[in-house]
Amino acid sequence: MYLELKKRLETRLREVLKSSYGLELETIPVEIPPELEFGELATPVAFELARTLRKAPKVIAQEIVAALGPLRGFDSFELAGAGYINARLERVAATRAVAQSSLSLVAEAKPVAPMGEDDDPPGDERAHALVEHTSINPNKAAHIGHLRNAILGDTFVRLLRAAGQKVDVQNYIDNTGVQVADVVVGFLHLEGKPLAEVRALVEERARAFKASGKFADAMDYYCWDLYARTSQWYASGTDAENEERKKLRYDTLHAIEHGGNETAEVAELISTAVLRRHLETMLRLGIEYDFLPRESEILHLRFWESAFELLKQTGVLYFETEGKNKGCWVMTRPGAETKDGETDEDAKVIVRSNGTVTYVGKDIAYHLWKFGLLGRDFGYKPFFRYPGHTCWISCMEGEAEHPHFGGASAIYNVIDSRQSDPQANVIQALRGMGHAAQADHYTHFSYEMVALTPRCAEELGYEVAEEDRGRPYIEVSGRKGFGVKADDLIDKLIAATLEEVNKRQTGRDDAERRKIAGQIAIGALRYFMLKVTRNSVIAFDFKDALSFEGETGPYIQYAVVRARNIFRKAGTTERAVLEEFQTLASKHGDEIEVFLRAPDATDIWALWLRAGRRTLVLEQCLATSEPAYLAKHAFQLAQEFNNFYHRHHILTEEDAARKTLLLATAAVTLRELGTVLSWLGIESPEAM
RNA sequence: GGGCGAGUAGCUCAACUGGAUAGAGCACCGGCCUUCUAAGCCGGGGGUUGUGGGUUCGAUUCCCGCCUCGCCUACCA
Repeated sequence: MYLELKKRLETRLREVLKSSYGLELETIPVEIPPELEFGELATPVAFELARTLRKAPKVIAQEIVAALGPLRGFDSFELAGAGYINARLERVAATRAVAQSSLSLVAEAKPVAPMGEDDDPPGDERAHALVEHTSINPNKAAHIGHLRNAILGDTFVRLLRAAGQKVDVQNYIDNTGVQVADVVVGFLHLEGKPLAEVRALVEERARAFKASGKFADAMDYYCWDLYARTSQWYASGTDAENEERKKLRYDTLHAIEHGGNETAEVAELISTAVLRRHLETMLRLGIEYDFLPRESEILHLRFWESAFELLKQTGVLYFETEGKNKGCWVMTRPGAETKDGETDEDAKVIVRSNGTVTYVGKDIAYHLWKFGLLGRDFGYKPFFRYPGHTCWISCMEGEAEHPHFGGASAIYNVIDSRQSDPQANVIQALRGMGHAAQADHYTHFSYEMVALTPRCAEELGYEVAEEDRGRPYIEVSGRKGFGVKADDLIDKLIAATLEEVNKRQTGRDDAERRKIAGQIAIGALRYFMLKVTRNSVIAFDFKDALSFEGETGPYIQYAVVRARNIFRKAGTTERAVLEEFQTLASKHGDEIEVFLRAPDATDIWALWLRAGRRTLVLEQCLATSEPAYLAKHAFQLAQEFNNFYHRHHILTEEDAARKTLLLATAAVTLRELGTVLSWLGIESPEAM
């Protein structure tokens, strides 16, 4: 509702400025005033024009108000303050629009249409977006930092799909990196396990985990500890020993990269087992993927070779003959000033003097593939089965029949802010190669890390250095085994919510209670990660994460449950109520208008207005790649509903028309909240 | 040294990208369960938006200087 009216007012203002002053502004500022007494929409445009028109803002505003004329959906316009133009809406028309919009929502949040089944209608011309998130090194259990990444990414995917976009979800797997190598070193050299024993261990761990259901028994937890041990081992010997261990580390890495040997097979076994665990962990949060491109295929299918040719042809890469980078193929960094004849010492090395390619180089190749500009493709095979669809993984020679990935028109890389430099390099390369459109649609969806408060670190039994004790947060480190594992946190949340549910839902059986507790726990976790804007560091603390009061997921879920209870007790449905309301509003609009304008009904009017903001907020989230706005919106809607709930007792309302209005208010709230929560990946429990 | 981000209530964060009286939650104090679930509601205290200037009708937001903090900045991957 709000989005349409805002656009309509913008259009009209544009017309007025054109005809009255012959002016065309790039953007017309239209905003929602801070107080309802200022109306429902407002523009400070007169202030902006004061200088060019050499008139007082008040005079301009007055002229614009006079020129606006009647506008559908609007009741009146008025001059306010020093030159604001405030717009007041036709209230019945607005509520009818909101009710209609809510009616068109499916009662139960529909499952988000998955990609990857290749069931898209032919000739689907929608924007094709590719979101990459999670991308955990497959050498250890996922931790809270990875949760933030996956939750942000998954939520953004839901928002894009809600806006009608076609989206592929990718989870990039660096299965040949130094982190995997470290665990391989741990198995082969610290534990002295050859390939066969590692294979046996992987199978045994899978069995043990399946039997006990305890994550501590699973392979990723085992690797977590081994990774930390190995990292420590590299630095714990004599200088000569450490030198040797470092060599072992890189020899192992190179063997894995090369492939076709036992070391590489160990890496494959471990990384695949850990990856499977990551997918299971993320599925607990309702997070699914369509495709898992792996580093090993990017290497062996020689993506780089094609990219190298293209980079040389376009002159993005040049061969350095002087200075410290002599003998390397390098690229000018974004924003760097290059002077003719001078050696750019600050250039980014893409190909080393020994001929090997750096990480950024491989990343450029991969991103050319993402946009369909590389001229090579992966092999594909099914890897993981979700209830609704299949997740595919890259391989050398895959199935003949497979969905098509890559070739996107817009990409979003959910990667923490520390990687902004390499990301900028890739964008720079694309631009330099002449792919300006692609560079413009390349979004580094960056976010800050999740750290631990010093208190939390101590709770977990880690030693906190004196210098760290005064800091607001301490960075987690997989290398040190320092952090909160994702499954542990989820378990802890479920235990806490289950305790509450057991106290409250005495009439329900165990399975029902567990289901509800799980939904609340996940709601709490996802909201916890989403309520903060992307570029603020989350200082993690169990006290905050396990809080279910105030601005939390459960608070919002509770409002939904309360609203739903009203309909259950009343023996009706939102649909029936909303349809009844539409009929009433069309026949007795005047009566409703009187209700809505009553001084004691401002909270009701405000609630309808809030409910009508869904598409506006969605657009804002997409424009800024910031899901936090929607989280905030959900909370505010829930808050206003709780307020309304306490002020108006619906079921005992005696005036029939007024009761319909109150019920309809609850109905739109329920539908809007349910929908917005589903976009945030948060379920609405049956009871709480 | 250079680049990016941050500094707002005791704590954790917002502020519709330059708008009207800077808002929430937590914590604290005081009220509200015989009415649709108290994971809730109402009320209260709490602010020189790090700092000094500038731009203008108007600055938490933009520009410059300074002070703190974090992260990037290797021919490692």
